[in-house]
This record gives sequence, C-alpha cells and structure tokens, in this order.
Amino acid sequence: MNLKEFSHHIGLSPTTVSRALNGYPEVSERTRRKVLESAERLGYTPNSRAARLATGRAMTIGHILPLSKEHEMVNPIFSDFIAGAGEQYSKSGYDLSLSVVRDEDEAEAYRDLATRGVVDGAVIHGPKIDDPRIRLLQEIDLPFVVHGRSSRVDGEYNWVDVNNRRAFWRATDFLLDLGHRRIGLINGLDGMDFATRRLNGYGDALAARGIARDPELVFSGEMTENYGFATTMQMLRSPKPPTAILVSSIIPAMGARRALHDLGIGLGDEVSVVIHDDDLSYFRNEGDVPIFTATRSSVREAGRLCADILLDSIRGAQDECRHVLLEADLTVGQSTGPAPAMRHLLDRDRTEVLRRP
Amino acid sequence: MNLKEFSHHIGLSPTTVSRALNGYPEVSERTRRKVLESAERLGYTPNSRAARLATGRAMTIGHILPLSKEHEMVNPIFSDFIAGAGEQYSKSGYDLSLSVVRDEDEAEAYRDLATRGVVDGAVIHGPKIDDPRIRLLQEIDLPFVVHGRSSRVDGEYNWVDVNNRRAFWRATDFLLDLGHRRIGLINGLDGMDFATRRLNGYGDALAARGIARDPELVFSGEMTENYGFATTMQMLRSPKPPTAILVSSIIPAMGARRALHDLGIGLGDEVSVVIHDDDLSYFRNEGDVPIFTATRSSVREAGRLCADILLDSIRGAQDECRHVLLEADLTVGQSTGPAPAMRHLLDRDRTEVLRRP
DNA sequence: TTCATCGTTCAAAGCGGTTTCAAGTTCTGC
DNA sequence: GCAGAACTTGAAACCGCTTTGAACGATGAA
Repeated sequence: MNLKEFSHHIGLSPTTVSRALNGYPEVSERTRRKVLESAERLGYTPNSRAARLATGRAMTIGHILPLSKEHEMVNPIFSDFIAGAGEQYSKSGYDLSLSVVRDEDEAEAYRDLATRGVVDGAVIHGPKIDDPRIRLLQEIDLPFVVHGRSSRVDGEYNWVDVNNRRAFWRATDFLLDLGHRRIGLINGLDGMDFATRRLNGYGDALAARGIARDPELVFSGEMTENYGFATTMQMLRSPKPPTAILVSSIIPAMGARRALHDLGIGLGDEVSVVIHDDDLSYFRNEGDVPIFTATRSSVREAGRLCADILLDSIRGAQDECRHVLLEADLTVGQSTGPAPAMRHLLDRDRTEVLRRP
Repeated sequence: MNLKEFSHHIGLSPTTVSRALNGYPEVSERTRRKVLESAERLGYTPNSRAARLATGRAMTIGHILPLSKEHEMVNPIFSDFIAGAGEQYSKSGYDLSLSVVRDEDEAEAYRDLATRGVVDGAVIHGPKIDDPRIRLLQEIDLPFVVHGRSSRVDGEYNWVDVNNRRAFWRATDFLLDLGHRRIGLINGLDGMDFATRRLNGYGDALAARGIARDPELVFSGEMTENYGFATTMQMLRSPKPPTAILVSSIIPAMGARRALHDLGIGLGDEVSVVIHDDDLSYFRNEGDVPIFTATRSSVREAGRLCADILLDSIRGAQDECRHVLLEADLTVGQSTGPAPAMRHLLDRDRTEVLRRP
C-alpha cells in the first residue's frame, strides 16, 4: 500500500498523512492520532526510497572496508566499531551502508557513494599519516568523522582517537619502573597514524630515561596472531632478547604468549608483556586480575562517539569540528613483573633453548 | 548535475542518455560512446536515490547484526563473512546495508527493511533450530539466503552450510583412532543449529564405537577466549579429565591452550585438541604443520557463495532454492597425538597440580 | 458585522531518474 | 522509387513521497 491509497482509505490527503507521520506541528492532535492508528492497523509504512528522493537525504552513513590483494585481512577492530556506531544509527533512524572494496579503489568508493547520493556522511577507518581520504572528503564536501587522526593533514575535521602516544608512553614508563631496560614493541602497520603515535610514545619514554631505541626490538605489521608469534620468537632468540614487550593489540599478544610458552619462558616473571586492549567483545582481557597488563580503550565506545558526532554534523547541529581524545588507563594484570636479573637469560641452559633453530 | 541538465548539455534527450548509461541495446554505438565520454568528462553520475525509486529496486542487500543486552558480543565470524559477501555485492553493483539491533527487535528489523523498501534481499546469520526468521522472510516474500541451516523448518529456502555433523564425526573418529576415549566438546551456544549438528556428529561417532557420552565433558556457550579457558580448566580439574578436546572455533581454542599451559599440560602429547577452523583472516591456523589439527571451512568463501546465490535469486535467474553443503576436511596439525596411558594423568604429582583451587 | 488571524487541510509541483509508446530515420527488398 | 522493416530517438507518464502555496472554516479583535 502506498501513501495515495492509504490516505484515500482513511479520507485524508497525502499531504496531511505525510505531515502526521513525520511529526509536523500543523496537524491537529486528533488527526495525527487517527493517522498513526490507521497506519498501524492497516500496516502502512512509507517507502524509504521515495522519501529519500523527495527529501534529498539518504538517511544512510557509509563505511568502507578495504581489502588488499596481498594481505586480505579484515581488521578485527572493525566489527566492534561498527557494532557501536550502528547502534547509534539505528536509534536515529539512519541506515548503515558498508562497501567492501579493493584498497586501491577506496578513494573512488567514497566519491562514488557521495555522487550517487546513497549516503549523507561517512566514517574513515584506520587513517594513515597524511591520509588522502580526508582531503578527498573535504573536497567533495561530504560530512565525515575519522576514527583516529591523521598527522600532517591540514584543515579541520571531526575525529575520535585514543591518546596513543600517552598510552604507550605510560606503558613503557611502567615497564621501566619495573627495571626493564630492553623493551620490545610489536606495533601495527608502518604508516598507520596510530602506529606512529605509539612508536613515538614508546621512543620518547625510553629517551626520557636516556635509553637508546634498539631497532632490533621494534616491529610493525598487520596485527595477526601469527605476527605476534613470529616477532616474539625472533626477539627472544636474538643474542640480546628483551625482558619486556609491548604489543599493540590483544590478537598478536595471543601469539606472543604462544611463543613464550613454546620457549618455556614464564609470562610475567621472566618476560613481561603489556598490551593495548581494544576491549573486543569476544576477547575480553578480564578477571579479578586481568591476564594482561593493558592500556584499555573500548573501540565500541569509540564507534558510538563517532556516530554521534557525525550525525550531529549532518543535522547541522554542530558548526565546528569536534575532537574527542580518549585516555587509555593502564590496568595492571598478570603479565608483568620486575625485570629479572640479566643472568637468568644468560644462564647456559636457557640460552641453548632460546637459540635452537 | 542531474540527468536533465546533463542530457540537455550534450544535446540528447534524458531517455537516450539513461538508456546509453544502462546498456540498453536500442542506442547506437556512436551515441553511447558519446554519452559515456561526456559523462566521464563532465562528471555526471546518476543519482541512485532517483534510480531506486524509478526502478522499484533497492539494489541493496540487508544484513542484520543482533546484539543482546546480556552478552553483547559480535560474532567474530561475522566480519569475515561480510567481507566475502560484500565483495560479490560490489561486483554486481549492489550495496550492503547493515542494521545493528537488539536481538529482541531482530524480526521487526527484517520486516522493516522489507516494507520500507530499502533492500531487495537479506541474509540470515546464525540460524537457530526452528528459526522463526526463516518463516518470517518466506511470509513477507523477501528473497533471502541462510548462512547455515535450520532444522525443523518446513518449506524450501536457500542455504549455504558446512557439513558440521560430518566434520565433527570425522574429528571425533580421528581422536578415537588415536586411542582417546574421554573426549571433551567445547561447543557453540545451545539452540544454535550448527552447535546441535556438531554435537550430533560427536555423539554419533562415540556411539558408533559403543562409548557413552559423558555430559560432564560437553559444554555450550558463546565462543569467546575466556569460555574456552574456563571450560578447559573445569574439565581438566575434574576427577576424570579428558585426554582430548574438540573446540568449535579457534577463539575458544586459544583459551583452551592457555588453560593447558597454565596447568603445565602438554598440548598434543598429554591432551589433544581438534578445532573447527573458520579460517578467520586475522587468526590463521597455518604453517607447514598447522598449530591445531582442524576441520577447516572458510567463512569468507561461504559469504561469497551466499551472495552469489542471493543475487541470482533476486535477479530471478534461479527458480528453485539452492543448497550448498561445504565439506570441511580434517587437517592434522601439532595439537593431536596418541592418547597417553591413563597413568600419566593419575600420577600423584600431576593430579595435585590439576586439582589446585 | 467585518476583517485579520490562526489552525487545518489540500492540490499540485517537485525530487531525478526509468520506461512506455509514438515518431522519425535509415535500411532493405522488390 | 516505394512500402515495410529495422534502428534510433524523444515526449511524457510514472515511481511514492515531501513540501510549497493556496484555501477554508473558525476564532478573535475592531
């Protein structure tokens, strides 16, 4: 049933019915009640396709999920973020459009969503340093919000980010306080803005204590379990293994733990591990004393915040760009402890284990 | 720029331009080339909102992500499935609409998508036994495909499923062949169709060898890391611990591994583990010899298949319902081995470790 | 009583495409 | 050279809703 039929059916004009359903004030209460009731009874729901054309609003937010040919990986953080954002969209009557594209087509995909008029706004995920997507969306004048930030981009834009630099500074400092001097860093992909900030936090904390950064102890890559395993193995088998490791996500941290176990090295006593925990729903780092000492920041909450900001900006409620910087407090878990005396790791038997092929 | 302006600009009627862009045959090649070229040059892209109203097609597929209040978990399988399906949608010019709703609102959400006319079809995720969503979509006559199947639903429908029963039968049989007699099962949530089939495969394999199923060894729950940890702990600390465990996903398997390590029990020698591996992109069970012995079936591939079937069915290319049953072959990894003689586990020192609080 | 005002309601003109149907043009075959 | 088929093109209706501008009756002020 369409508006014409429905309105005819209840003896009113399409105009009045439309107004009644959309909450316009010039409809009398009696009429509105009648319309709402009849719509319910007769099962009339306005066709969104028509409404979207008529209003010029798509009532939809675009998210783009880029997959690269080589490492076609879905960022595990994506789903939790989407869950948070989607929740807010639903509340405001917005739909969420998700485009899966090859990463070289990503810019084109944003442009396409905008020119085809299927979205009113978009979210940028995983910004790189000097990310071109930001400039693009500014250019085509599509409202957007960035989950993260992008260094070296000029012009204002909405963003929600974790204070990555401070979190990693704090985590590093914590390990230094425990007496660790050789601290490894298993970071995200090079070029990602968040990875750079984390690296800086780590490096600056070391520098503040006059400790040189050892490039052998810093890794960047996609945050898979295997990546955490391989990098941890490599570090611990090296001539000068670290006594502590910072890991950028709980997923590679699983791999790091596996490596430690495989080598028979105690997690938390012989080698300490601090992770950044995005509070993924299916991977909770919980318990009275969490498994991992961690800097935590819920990515789902970030999704909610991004959605709210974007919707505000679309509705024109916000004139200025909004920035939210989330602090990630350090929670001490079971994976950290005082640095062991170096001789533990230099003990003959142990080194043999560490250096086996 | 809209169609009217554009067509006027290049001296043709809107009709011809529309036809040229949509590949209708009654346009001369010369004209079509001219239109395509000019569109490119002048940057004209048809407004999808208008096209959707005019054609009556939404060119969009709906996915619904239900979140429950208590255990608001995003199924980790979801993102990989979406990645696979979304890839296919893009290729066919379809968009993907994702609705995040509270799970009690899920049925309403499907109905809403259909009556508002924002989708042409939908995917049902994680079907339960006798799933009401299937009947609903049949009733409102919205094309759909189920990722999984639903026992006890009558009527035909499209589905893509893994042969869960056979996979778990096979895995159980494999462990039995290795001499294991007490085999635990860490399964998905009760009521989920896939979990039931897996339980049946496991139970039937045991029964075929005349082994009684011990309810103390069977668990069902949401497949988090902690769930795998807790259930494994419980089993291994029980008076009659299993010598092997089947785990329904790699995520709880991480927890199971953690439990084994914490108890100092060797994975693959003292206790064997077989998992079902959905081949999640950020959690690959790979290597020359995979870490886990596993029945594997790519959920991303399932997503692609579902998308293809659904699109076919929407385009009316398919008259009959299609069913795809994917076989999950067993790959032997490092996590399984012959059952140890029972005395190992009954050794005095060991049991003390196992039974500590 | 009359005129301005207010509160309601409606007719009709969009929104920007697609598609039907008619018409004009160019080819054939005879 | 001409009728009829085969190609191309275009005018106008239509998709189902929103919104502008006008109309109408009721109310209140003059």
